[in-house]
Amino acid sequence: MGTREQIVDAANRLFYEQGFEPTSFAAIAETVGISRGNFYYHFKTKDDILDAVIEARLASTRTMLAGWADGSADPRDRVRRFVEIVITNRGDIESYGCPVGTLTNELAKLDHPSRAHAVGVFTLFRTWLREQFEELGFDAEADDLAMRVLAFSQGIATLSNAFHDGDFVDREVDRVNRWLTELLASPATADDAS
Amino acid sequence: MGTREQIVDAANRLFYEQGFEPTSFAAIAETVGISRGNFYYHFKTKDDILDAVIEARLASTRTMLAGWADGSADPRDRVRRFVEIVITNRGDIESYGCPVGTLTNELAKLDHPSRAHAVGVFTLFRTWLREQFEELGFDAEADDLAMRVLAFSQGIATLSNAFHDGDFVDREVDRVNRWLTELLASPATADDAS
DNA sequence: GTCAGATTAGGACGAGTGTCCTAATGTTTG
DNA sequence: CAAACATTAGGACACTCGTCCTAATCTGAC
Repeated sequence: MGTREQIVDAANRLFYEQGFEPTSFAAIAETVGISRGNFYYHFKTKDDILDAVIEARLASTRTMLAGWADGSADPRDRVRRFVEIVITNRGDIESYGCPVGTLTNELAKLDHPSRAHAVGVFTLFRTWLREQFEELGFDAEADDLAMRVLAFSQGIATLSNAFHDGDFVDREVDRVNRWLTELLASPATADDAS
Repeated sequence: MGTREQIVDAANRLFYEQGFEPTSFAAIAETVGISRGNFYYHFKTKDDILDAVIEARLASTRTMLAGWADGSADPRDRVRRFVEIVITNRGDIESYGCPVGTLTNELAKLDHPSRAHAVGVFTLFRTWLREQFEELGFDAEADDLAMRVLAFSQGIATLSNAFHDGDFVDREVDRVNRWLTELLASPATADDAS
């Protein structure tokens, strides 16, 4: 693995665990095992590496979503797969929250020009979820449903991070899976209060 | 208003808008209009002022919740009142997210000793919501319902901050209000997938 | 082997950080 | 008025930050 790739990987992890602002060049360089001078050869500014990290996240998200699409023919299973991220990544989320939501919010507070870039990861999930609901027969409501699923996972992630309650995550995921089942059993109630 | 109180107020706002770590002593002092030396007279360390800010948030939250309890005899209206925070504070949430969730997560990433202290604000809301549901006749499920309402508002806040979509907030609040209505019409389905 | 280009190491730079000290000013009490 | 205390201002301190420069080393083409 090339040096540049190692830097992006380390920064990706550190930005997630510590946040963008508190993570220093020195910390990244130390993680990779290179000097700060070498660092500068690959990235001129801290914002450059942030953009590279976001780009890497966009790419890996696209790959993951495409993999889910290939892995299951049933859009409902695909949506479940997304919902269960909060279980798969339970430990990290309890410790650091959702990587997408927390980075987006940090950049918003910093009034950082790359905020919109980071929101792109959210948009990737949103669009992918919308497509699943469209395949399930929803039309105008598909985007609403996608946003609802997104909001659900963000709420779970935030509270899981705050209270460190793993049972809560399990319960809520079960609940959403049941909601999905009911939703697909009676599409007419897609806009109900559930 | 005393200097100390002004400092806490300014720090409270800046911690919300910029985050705890990126907010410097100098920025707070400048906002209040005092020297950094004077600052040190009131607070020895940055962590001291963080604790003071958290304490102020706990106090104002308690006051707000007590006011809601006095302002409405119907627990259902009280819960609605909570849910509609995301509308009342729409502008701030779009710009900076939820003050409780974002601070808690930042402190988690910083591995900061005051993280648990900050979670106390969440606990205040959680307990208060649980009490409302208990008054509404729920027993074992009351805490689950409280967490569900909390998770809802956190999900909305995060996506509102990411996408800057005010209509989405309105839609979701309406949806939760309808869910509340249905929930109270048929308490037996409190644990359904809604 | 030589030389050009890619890559790395190490340190310098000014700016900003939290922290701390000291002197000056205000304010209250006797 | 005078003395004791509370409050403020301003700057010094050591440190870290992102940035940048230069010299050394590695790598591959001829």
